[in-house]
Amino acid sequence: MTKLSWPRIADPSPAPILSVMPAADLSPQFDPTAVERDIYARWDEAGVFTARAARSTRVGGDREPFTIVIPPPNVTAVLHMGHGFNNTVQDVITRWRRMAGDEALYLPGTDHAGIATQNVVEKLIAKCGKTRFDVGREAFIERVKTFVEETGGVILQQLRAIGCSCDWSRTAYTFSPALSRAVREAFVRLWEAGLIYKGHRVIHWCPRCLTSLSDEEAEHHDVEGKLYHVSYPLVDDPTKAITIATTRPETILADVAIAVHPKDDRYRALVGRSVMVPIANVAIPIIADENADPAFGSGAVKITPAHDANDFDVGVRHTLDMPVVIDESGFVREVADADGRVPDSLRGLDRVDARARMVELLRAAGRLVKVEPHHHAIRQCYRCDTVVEPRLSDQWFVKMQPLAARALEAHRDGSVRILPERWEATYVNWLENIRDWNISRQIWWGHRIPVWYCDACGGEPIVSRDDVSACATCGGAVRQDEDVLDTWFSSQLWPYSTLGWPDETALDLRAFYPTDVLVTGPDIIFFWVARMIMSGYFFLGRAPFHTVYLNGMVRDVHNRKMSKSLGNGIDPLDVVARFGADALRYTVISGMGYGTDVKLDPDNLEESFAPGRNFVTKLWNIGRFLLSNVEGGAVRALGEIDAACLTRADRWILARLDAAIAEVDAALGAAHPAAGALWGESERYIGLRLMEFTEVARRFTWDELAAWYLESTKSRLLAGGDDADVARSVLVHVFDQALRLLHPVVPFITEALWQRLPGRVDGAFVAAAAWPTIRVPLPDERGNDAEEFERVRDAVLRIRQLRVEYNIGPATAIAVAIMPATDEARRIFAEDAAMTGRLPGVRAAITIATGAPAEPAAQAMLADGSELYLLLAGAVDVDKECARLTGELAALEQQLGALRGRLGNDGFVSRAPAHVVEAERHKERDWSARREHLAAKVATLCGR
RNA sequence: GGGCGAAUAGCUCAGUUGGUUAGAGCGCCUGCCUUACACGCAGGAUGUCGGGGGUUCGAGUCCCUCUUCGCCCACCA
Repeated sequence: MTKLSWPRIADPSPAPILSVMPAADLSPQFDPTAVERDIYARWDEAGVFTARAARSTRVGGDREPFTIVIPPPNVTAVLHMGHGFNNTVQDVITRWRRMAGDEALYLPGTDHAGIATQNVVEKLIAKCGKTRFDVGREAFIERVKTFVEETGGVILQQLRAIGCSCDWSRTAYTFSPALSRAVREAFVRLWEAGLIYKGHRVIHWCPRCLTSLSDEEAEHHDVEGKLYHVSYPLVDDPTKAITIATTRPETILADVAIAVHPKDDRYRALVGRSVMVPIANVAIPIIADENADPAFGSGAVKITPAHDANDFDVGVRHTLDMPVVIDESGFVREVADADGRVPDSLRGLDRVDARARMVELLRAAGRLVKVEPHHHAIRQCYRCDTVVEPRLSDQWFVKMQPLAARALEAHRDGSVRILPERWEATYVNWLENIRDWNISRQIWWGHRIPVWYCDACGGEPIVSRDDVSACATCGGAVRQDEDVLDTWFSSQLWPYSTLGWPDETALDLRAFYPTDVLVTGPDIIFFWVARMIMSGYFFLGRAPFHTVYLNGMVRDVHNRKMSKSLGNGIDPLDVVARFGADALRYTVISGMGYGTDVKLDPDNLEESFAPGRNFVTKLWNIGRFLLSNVEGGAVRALGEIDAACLTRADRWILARLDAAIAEVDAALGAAHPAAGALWGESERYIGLRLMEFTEVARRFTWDELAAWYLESTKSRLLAGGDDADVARSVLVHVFDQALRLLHPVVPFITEALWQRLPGRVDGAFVAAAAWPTIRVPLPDERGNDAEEFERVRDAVLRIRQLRVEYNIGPATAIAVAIMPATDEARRIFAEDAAMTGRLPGVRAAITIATGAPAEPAAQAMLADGSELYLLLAGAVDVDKECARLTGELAALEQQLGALRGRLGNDGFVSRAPAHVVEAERHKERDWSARREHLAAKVATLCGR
C-alpha cells in the first residue's frame, strides 16, 4: 500500500500523561486548543487506533471485527463541513464499537479522483498559458503526481484535528501500486466473465473536459429553452413540407431521416418519400418508427443518430448513416460522414454560436415556422457544469444487469440494509432500471485501461493483468489503449482493495472483510454504494458491508448547500480553533436528525455551535468540581463499598446511570445482524440513532448527575468522614461511566478528564476503555430508593415554583410540614393555623405525590404574610409516605445544615434545601418545638 | 412525466408500534456573579402539530384530499 508523504503533526512533548491537564489548568473554561493535539498524539503513539488483524474472530482471534472504510475524499480536497459531519459520524460509530470490545478498524485514504484532480492541475498549468496537450501525456501525469505528493492528503491531516480515530498505518490511495493492481485484476476478471465490452454508441461527452461521462456523471438540470419548429420540403414536391420541432437546430446538419409514428395517419402517405434538410441541402427519407410520439409537436421528429442517444437507436434499427457535425470540443464542422453538409458560415463555430447562426439561416431560408419557449432538461458535466454533448464514439462498457441482480437480492434477503429506510427504494429503483456503465475516460489522470492492440496483425485486443510489450502472435509492437478508467471504477473496489485484495489470503482481507457500516451521503448511492455492493458480490461473493447509513447534507440557514462558490461554507478547522473539535462534533451529532440535513449559520458560528460549546464547558466544570474533591486521596472502587452505606441519592444516581446505559444501547442498536449475516425484519431499521444517543448521555450528565446528584454530595463532602468517602466513590464511578458514554461524541475532553480520575491505570485511555454495561444490582438494594429520591426532588421543585409564584424572596424563612391531603387534614390544618398561632401561617401549599396545584383551603391563608410551607402528601400509602418524607427532609436538613453561611438564595436545588435556611436562621425561635409539633400532627393525621 | 421526503414553539429539530398535561437545544422574559460552571443557576412564556375531510372511545401519529417547499429519477424531440 502506497503511503504518500503526508505532512506530519509536530511531535508531541514527551511529558507524562498527567501533564495533559495539570491541576493549575482547572480554569472555568476548557481550552481545547491547549490539549487536543497533544491528546491525539498520545492516542496515536499508544496505537489505540491500530487494528490488530490477528485478533479478529475471523482468523482465530477473540474479538468481533468492526470496520468502517472512509469514503475516500479526493486527494486534492481540503476539509469542509460535509466531511466534518460525515467523518464525525463514522468516528462516533467506530469509537463506540472499539469501546464495546470489537477489533475496530477505521480505514482512511484518498481517491485520485480522475477528472477532478486533472482539472485542478489543468487550471494550474493554464496560468502559464499551457494546456495538457502542450505539456504532453507523460509530463502531464508527472506534473499531477508531483502536485498530489506535495499538496495531496491534506485532508487526512485535517481529520486528526476533528478527532477521527483512523488507523493511519493502513492509509490507502486509489492510485497506489497495490490498488492499481486490484483495478487491473478487476478489469480482467470482468472481461473474462464477458461483462466488459467495447461499444460504439452515443454517450455523454463533456466538450470542456474532453472525455466521455457515465449516465450518472451527466446531471439533469431544468432550463427555459426554446423549441424551434422547422419545415423540411418534400424532395418531389417542394411546395409541401413536413414540420418538425427541435431544441437543437444546429444538429439539423446531421439529420438523416424524419421519423413518424407508424400508426400516425397524418403522415402514413409520406413514409418512404424524401425531404430536403434545410441548410445542409441533403435529401433524407421519411421513415416510420415508434420512437416518434404523435402527441408531441407535429408528431414528426428529425433523426440525428450521431448527436442524440435515441436517434442513434433509431439509426441502428434503420441502418441509417451517422454523420457527425460537432467535434470533440463542441465546434461545428464536418467531422465524419458529413461532407458538404456544413455551410461555410457555420463551420468552425462553437455549438452555441452555431445555434444562433443556424436559426438566422433557417429564418432567412423561410424554413423557420415558429419558435416557442420550452421548459426542458439539459445535462451537465458533474465536474465542470458544461452542457454535455451526446457524442458517437467507441467506449468501454460494463454490462450491469448480471451484477445488479445479486445487489437487488441483497436488499431483499436482508444482507444489506440502508438507513434511513426510505433510500432503499431509490437503490432498488436504480438497480432495476440499470444501464451499462461507460467506464472509459479520455483523460490522462487515472488507471490506464489494461488493453493492448497490435497494429501489425490487427488481431483481437489483448487484455492483460501485466503490461504487454510485444504481440504474442507476431512479436510486433503493441500500443496500450489510450483511455483511462472512470475514477469510480477503482472506488467500487475500495472496501476490499484497501484490505489486500486481490490477494485473497491477505490477513487484513480475511480479518476485516466484509466491513460493517458504510457512512456516506445519499448523493453517491449510484456512483459508489450500489457499485461497491455489486462488485463485492462479483469479486468476493459477499456484500462489502451490512449497513449503509446515509446522512444528510450540511446546509446554511437559507437551506442552501454549503459550497465554495456560494461563499456560505464553514471551515471546520475554524470551528475547531474557536470552540474545539468536541464542540464541533457534539453540535453536529446532537443536531442531526435521522438522515436529515444539518443546518448551520456561517455568519453566526457563536450561536451555531453554542450547543457543543456549552456542553463541553459544562462537562469540564463537572470535572473541576469532582476532581477537586477526589484528587489527593484514595478513592475506593464502587465495588468495595458496603452497599448498606449507600444513601438514597447514591442509589438514585446509580439507577439513573443504568437507565441511561440502557437507553443509549437502545438508540445505538445492534452493531451487527443478530443471527448469521442477515438483518431480520424486527431489527432491520433500528439503530444508529446518534442524536438520541447523544441526548440521553447529555440528559444524564447535565440534568441528573450535575443538577441533582452533584449538589446532593456537597454537604456530605464538606462533612467529611466515611460518608464523604462513599460519596467520592460513587462520584468517581458515575463520572467515569458518563465519560465513557460521552467519549465517542466528545473524545478529547472526556480523555482529558478521564486521565485525571483516581484509580486510572497508567497507559490506559478512555478511548480504549470498556463500554458501560448495566450494573449488577447489589444484594440488599431497596427497589424503590430511586423513586423516593425523585419524590424529594419533586418536592423541591414544587417549593421553588411556589417561591416564585408567591414572590417569596430568599430572605424569607421556610418551614416544611408533611400531611396527607385528606379533608381531615385540611380541617385540622386550618384550625391550627387560624386558632393556635403555633403555626404562624401559611404561604403556600402543594401536594407532593400528585403535584396538583395548591389546595384552595391553604391558598386562602396565603394573605397573612406568614412563612410556612405546607406539604400535603397525597400518596396512596399515606402512612408510609409521611414517615418517609419526614425522615428524608429531616435528614436533608441535618446534612445541609453544615452549609450554614454558604447558602444562596434558594433551597436544595442550587445549593441547599430551603427549609435548612429556615432551620439555621430560626434556631432561636424554638424550631425544634415546632418540628415536634408538626411531627405530632402528622402522626395524628396518619391515624394514630 | 414518475417517485420520495418535509411542513410541530421565534429558529433548528425530536416525537418507536395511535393513549396521561406534545419535548430538546438555541433564542426570548423575570430574578440571580450562589466558591464547578453567567458558555451558568432558578423560574417563566410561546404550539388551532400546514389547510380540509375521514377512521377511532381516543390522531402530531393511520386513511383521503389540497397547499407550499425540497430532493431524486427520466430518451419525448
